[in-house]
Amino acid sequence: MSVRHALLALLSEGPKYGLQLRQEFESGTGEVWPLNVGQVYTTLQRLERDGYVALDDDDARGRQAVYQITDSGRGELVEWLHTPPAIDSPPRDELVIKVLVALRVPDVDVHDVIQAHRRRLIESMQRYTQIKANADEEDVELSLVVDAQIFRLEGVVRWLDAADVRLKLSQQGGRV
Amino acid sequence: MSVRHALLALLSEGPKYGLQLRQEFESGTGEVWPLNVGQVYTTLQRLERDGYVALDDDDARGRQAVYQITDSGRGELVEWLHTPPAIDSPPRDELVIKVLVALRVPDVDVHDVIQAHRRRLIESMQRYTQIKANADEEDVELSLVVDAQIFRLEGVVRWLDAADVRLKLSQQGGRV
DNA sequence: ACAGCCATGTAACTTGTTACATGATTTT
DNA sequence: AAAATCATGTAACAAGTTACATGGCTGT
Repeated sequence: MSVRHALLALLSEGPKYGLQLRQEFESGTGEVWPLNVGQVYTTLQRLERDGYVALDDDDARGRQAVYQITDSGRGELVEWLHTPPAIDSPPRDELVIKVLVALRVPDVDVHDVIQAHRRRLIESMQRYTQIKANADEEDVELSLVVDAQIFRLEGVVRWLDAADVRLKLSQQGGRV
Repeated sequence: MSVRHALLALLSEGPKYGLQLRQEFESGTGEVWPLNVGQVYTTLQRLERDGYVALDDDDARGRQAVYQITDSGRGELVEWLHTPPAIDSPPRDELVIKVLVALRVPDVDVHDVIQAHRRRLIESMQRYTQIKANADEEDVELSLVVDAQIFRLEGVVRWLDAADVRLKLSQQGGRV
């Protein structure tokens, strides 16, 4: 539901066409969240199907298919902005499931799995720190996106460490 | 890709049938990540299509359709366990996109959006803390899952706070 | 003329998701 | 016999994703 609404938001600024939407979406976030052009067009079709955008023949120039947001689309956008992302049933976290699975599969050492992932996470954090260092400081969007990744990964690392400790304790203490 | 592999992992312990898989998946994680039964069956079909599991007629009793993991499935499972979750292109974070969108949409106050989401996040964290308090301390799976949520939400709150500060600064400083 | 980019579009696929249908067994 | 539960399954959809096809325009 993110790409849909992001495109909707861009269209709320005025009529735009496909490649332009892709370019504007990626400006700022492109290094972190690239967007396949094809997806812009499929998403636009679906937004049109749902009545949130419409083709704008007046502003069309040449081969550009220009879309504009509808009133319904504006309503949807505002509602989405104020709706908190799925609190009730959070998305299943793949890494968490991996650790739980590793706990159950006998051939696998949970500690190894945790440490392997931890190393990857640290590397990943360093890469984002690099991106931040190389970036224009006034590019607010990019720094927000990069910060989000860093904070997120930090949380994951903390969880991994806590999980590792807890699992060591329960392995020692559980069998005594 | 999480449900698929979780079911595969459960089947790696021995032949099992649909409802049993659902029940075992939800034991521990059920309060946080409920799993619709229907999804178990669709996922099993897809796993069978891909050759990772097969119907086990020997162990079938009555109406139970018992599945067993194949060698190919075991291979897939081990590989998945050691593959770090998508480092190169992290999933688009809906909340981050919301804040970026709020920045661009003129009618909306970013600060309001941020604070509204912050409040929800804090509530959500308290709910998880409650679940943890009420839970059996020895239920390792549940406490891991709940901890993961808490650490994750903590990271999000920290990011929101950092974003709020940065946006205030750039609003003040940017126009001077 | 040809290479390369701009621009749109589509077909095919993935996982996740749920509402619903169906029938067997057990309980009351 | 009716109600509840166990158990399987299916149809239909969403969003995301990508590889590929097509054609127009531009510069050499």
